[in-house]
Amino acid sequence: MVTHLHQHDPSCPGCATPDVAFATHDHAHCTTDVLGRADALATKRGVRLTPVRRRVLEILLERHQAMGAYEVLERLSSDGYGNQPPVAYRALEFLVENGLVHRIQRLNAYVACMHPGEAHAPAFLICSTCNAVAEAPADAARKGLDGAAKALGFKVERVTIEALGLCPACQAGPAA
Amino acid sequence: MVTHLHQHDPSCPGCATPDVAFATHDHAHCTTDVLGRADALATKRGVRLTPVRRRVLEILLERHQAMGAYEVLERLSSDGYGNQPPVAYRALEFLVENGLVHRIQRLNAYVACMHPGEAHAPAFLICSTCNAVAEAPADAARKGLDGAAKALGFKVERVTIEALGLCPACQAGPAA
DNA sequence: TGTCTGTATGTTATACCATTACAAGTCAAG
DNA sequence: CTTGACTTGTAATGGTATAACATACAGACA
Repeated sequence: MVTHLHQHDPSCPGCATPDVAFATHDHAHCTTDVLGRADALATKRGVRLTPVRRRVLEILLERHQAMGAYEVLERLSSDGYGNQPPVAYRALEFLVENGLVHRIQRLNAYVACMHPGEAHAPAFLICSTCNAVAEAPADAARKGLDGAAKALGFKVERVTIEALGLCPACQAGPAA
Repeated sequence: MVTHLHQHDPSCPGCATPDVAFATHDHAHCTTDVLGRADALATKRGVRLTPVRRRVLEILLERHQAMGAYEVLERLSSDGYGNQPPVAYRALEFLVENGLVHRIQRLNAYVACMHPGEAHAPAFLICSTCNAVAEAPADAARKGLDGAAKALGFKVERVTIEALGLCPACQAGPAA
């Protein structure tokens, strides 16, 4: 069993909790669960999770880290898919639009969403040592921002909240 | 007098208030004030606000909008400075490090800080119509994020909070 | 004053990130 | 079996950022 970083929620030994990335967990379960939910979502919405798209999601699911589009592309082309940037960018765009992947602005990179289907607009916690990315609930932060924006008469449409710092493991002892 | 976007604070007809970008104001005052404070800051810290660096700050101060590095570079080179990317990037890096310029992740672009010297870690409000960028107090939002991060054992070092939306003027009637 | 040293700038080349435009294939509805 | 919408392949290009190295300049100090 591949153990990765995961959390304390007793009901889920693998996934579906806010901080999957930062605690040891059954990563295989984690992956198949998300993939299954992605299939279900696509069917429900009448969009097609085609082989390329599904493969990109799988690739991103291998690690709780953000990957650049070209890194994804390399993997794709070694799997026999096209090797031009649009192949990767189109799949990523589809996945982002459908809430299956998040884009990390700070890194110009992409990470699989751990809670597809659940309406959410998370904040991202990016470990500057091991590069793990976790999703954190951002309701409180958003609320604070909304207040400030309202005071200035600004109408918020989309928000990006990203924190750079150290994950629990790397605080203890920086990863190799 | 160049009037731009500015705000309601009665004590300052030009600058030094959180939402300078979104209200009509005496922009010349705004510029010279920040530039003066930048000089003072550099002296105080023993760093050099050299001609290139100062010029980059001036260029960014011309508008309350984010500018790309290459746009800055063009202006620089037409002023007789070097015309290779590192010239612009180095100056921008210096200004960012010294809190005189902020980088807007979402736009891969840079904007002059309106409150240099004041310790602050603002959120940015980016108008998707007119591209104006305002700094908003982010204390509340940060507090919310800190809570979420703490719950996951994540140690926050730097935070990016950026909102895309509509500034007051563009809500009324989209700019030309 | 002259030399040394650290910092800043100039310049070349290249890496990395992303999109436009168009051609060709796939699939399901009619 | 053809149409039309969508998806993928491919070439070319545009936009953002940095590495590496050479040169110039400013201040410390003999």
